[in-house]
Amino acid sequence: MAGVASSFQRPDHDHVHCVAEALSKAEALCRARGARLTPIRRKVLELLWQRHEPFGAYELLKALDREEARVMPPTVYRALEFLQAQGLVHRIEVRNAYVGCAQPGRPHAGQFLICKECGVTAEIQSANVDAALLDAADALDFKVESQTVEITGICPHCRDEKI
Amino acid sequence: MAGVASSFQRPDHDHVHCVAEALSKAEALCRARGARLTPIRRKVLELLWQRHEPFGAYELLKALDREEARVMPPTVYRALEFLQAQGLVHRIEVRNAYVGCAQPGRPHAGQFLICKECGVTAEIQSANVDAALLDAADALDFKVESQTVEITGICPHCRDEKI
DNA sequence: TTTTGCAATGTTATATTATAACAAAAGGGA
DNA sequence: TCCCTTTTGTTATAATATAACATTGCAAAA
Repeated sequence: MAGVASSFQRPDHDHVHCVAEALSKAEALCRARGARLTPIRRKVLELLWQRHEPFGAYELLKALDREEARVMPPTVYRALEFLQAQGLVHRIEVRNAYVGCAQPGRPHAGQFLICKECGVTAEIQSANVDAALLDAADALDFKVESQTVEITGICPHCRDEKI
Repeated sequence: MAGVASSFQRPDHDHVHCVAEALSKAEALCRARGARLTPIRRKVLELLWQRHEPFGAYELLKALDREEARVMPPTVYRALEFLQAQGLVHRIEVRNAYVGCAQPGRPHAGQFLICKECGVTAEIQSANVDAALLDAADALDFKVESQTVEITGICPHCRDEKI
């Protein structure tokens, strides 16, 4: 085992801190890159961080509507596109939904553990998984460009609850 | 490296044989299980096998229209649902599309190498990838139920062409 | 300071993917 | 044959995503 960088937070963790830290990291990164974290983009990122469960695009849309002027789909999709390009957000393919990136800064394809009970999604980065994938691809002479690794199951908290 | 069970076929491989074998395996499996491989289901499976690139549901719909009476979306989605339940077809999440399963018979979540140039998709089953994923999940006390592993990149044939 | 150009957002419309709900038909065993 | 269950047909609509073009606004060049 190597390189697990995020984990399932306890339900009572300091979530305000999560959000604040994610936003300040994002601001720093964008500033450093000359990328513009505009109000809409910032708001979308903030919403995504308000829970550890992926948000669908239209769910974000509704949430934005409640807070701001009426927002149309392209606005949300553009914000998501920007945030993904900056490595601040990942798309969860099996859910058609989006989560804040737990380790922004360096480009990476996330690996995700998704709880089918509560929806909470943990981003991991296992060097072993990476290595195994590269090996397998290599064996077929396949040149890897990006990976989608999404594991569905039961998170520790939901399992505890079921006992 | 262990357990790679499919690979990128040469463009000139005996494709008729691919299709015939997949269909006869499917028939045998369904017969053994008392599952009904009806004409529509069989046709969908056959279409999927007619190439090694995933088919979108509406693409299947068009293909069916050309051959049979007019077919509606639920018909295709039901056939796909059945075929997936029987382990004869996999869904490729990053494409919203479907491919025939290279190793039907035992239940498994496929691992896929998807060529971004030609779309050809190879199903693999790397024991190392499985083990690494289980390890990583275990470390977070996460109980795995299913996996989605989709690697995008360049297949050997497309890479050769580019030289 | 004004201009200009590009990046971001607004707006309308529509494409693409997927499912709900109910009706009809077809197959298979009592 | 009858009945029950599975499968398919049909209509409508939900959910996700993007195209295309107009407008705004920021920021650097002139």
